[in-house]
Amino acid sequence: MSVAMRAKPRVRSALPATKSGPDRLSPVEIEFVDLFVGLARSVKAPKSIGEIYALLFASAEPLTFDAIVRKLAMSRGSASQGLRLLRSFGAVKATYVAGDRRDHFVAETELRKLVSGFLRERIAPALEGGADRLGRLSVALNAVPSGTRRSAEFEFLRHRAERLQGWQRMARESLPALVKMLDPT
Amino acid sequence: MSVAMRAKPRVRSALPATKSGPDRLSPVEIEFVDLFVGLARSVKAPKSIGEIYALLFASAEPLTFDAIVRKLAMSRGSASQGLRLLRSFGAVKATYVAGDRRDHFVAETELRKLVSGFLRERIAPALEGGADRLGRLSVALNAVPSGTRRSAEFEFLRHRAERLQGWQRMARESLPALVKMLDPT
DNA sequence: CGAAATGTTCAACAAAAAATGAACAAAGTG
DNA sequence: CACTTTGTTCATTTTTTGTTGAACATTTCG
Repeated sequence: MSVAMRAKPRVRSALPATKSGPDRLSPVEIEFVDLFVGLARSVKAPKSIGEIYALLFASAEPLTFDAIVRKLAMSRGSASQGLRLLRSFGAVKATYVAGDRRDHFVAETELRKLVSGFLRERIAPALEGGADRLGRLSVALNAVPSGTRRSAEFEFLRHRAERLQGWQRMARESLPALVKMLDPT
Repeated sequence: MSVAMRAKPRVRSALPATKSGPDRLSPVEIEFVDLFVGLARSVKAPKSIGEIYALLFASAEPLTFDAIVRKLAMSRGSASQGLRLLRSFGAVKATYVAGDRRDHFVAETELRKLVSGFLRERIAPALEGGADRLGRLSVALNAVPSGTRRSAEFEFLRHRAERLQGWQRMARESLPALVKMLDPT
């Protein structure tokens, strides 16, 4: 409520937005950013995503959109898109702060949630797409002229298609198991 | 040995290299390629990798470098680099074929091996790099002026750094477990 | 309502990644 | 050896992806 109380001041635009922390990253923050940018790279995600997440990860209080843009010296566009992606993964949540209209962002730090978001948004769709394509593959296989049906070649291809189905089954079974394994022990 | 026998023919360069299969992909092969290219995309790997692997996956016999280049209508450069990457992952092996000097490539189709190759080549290095950065993070944290050491902010950051170490431990433990889970049941 | 604050979208630009192909090495072959 | 086959390297081009910033909503406030 103290926040609600000081929400009135009409001076903010002139300067005090800058009040909630220096524009410059501290040495420790720099290390966090460096670490997460590397991590982002390794997953082939845009660097900006790593920067934003790192900043939030290293911040005790929720940060506003503007604070992120300023501290990371990043364009509004990137910040907006980056935050959207992070939210879609469940890696960042928007929190409500009384008396402040602006969004305030916080990092989700539970590994299990992060991984499960990643699986849900990136891997699951790929598996689904894979299922579709496997379907089409079957169709193509059945379209093979029936004269050729008994050839070794045909048998081989059928075999390989089955192997793919095995892969899919494995993925559908073991990925959720992996997530469970990550439970806060 | 039949291969060794017909290895002599001196006509090959003029045309018959094309002899070992049509340059055009069959409808079924096209489906395989389509499927694996999609898969490659989902892992953010170059499309050429998906094409090559698909072709080998769908081929009963080992294929030569040249056959790959021709059937996929791909540059030699791409094929060379793609094959190198695939081999580094253990996704493709070179087999010896008697009487033929050329390399012959085969796809590894055991999911467990593919995943473990992926972890070894892509994830493990990232984890190592992460460990390094975590080290530097600790250093930066210890470099904080001792006056500030007792602040809530400092405690928070220390906490977050520990959280990261927890992530690492989790990764080191559960990824190998995942691979085991993929064992040919 | 009009002005200010807060975000989002999207066309244009920049940077990064992948594909190409010609030059180069290596290893047979006659 | 000279010559061919086989494959790799790498500078260049092409394609893809990410970033920027200005225009455009939307909401709040006086």
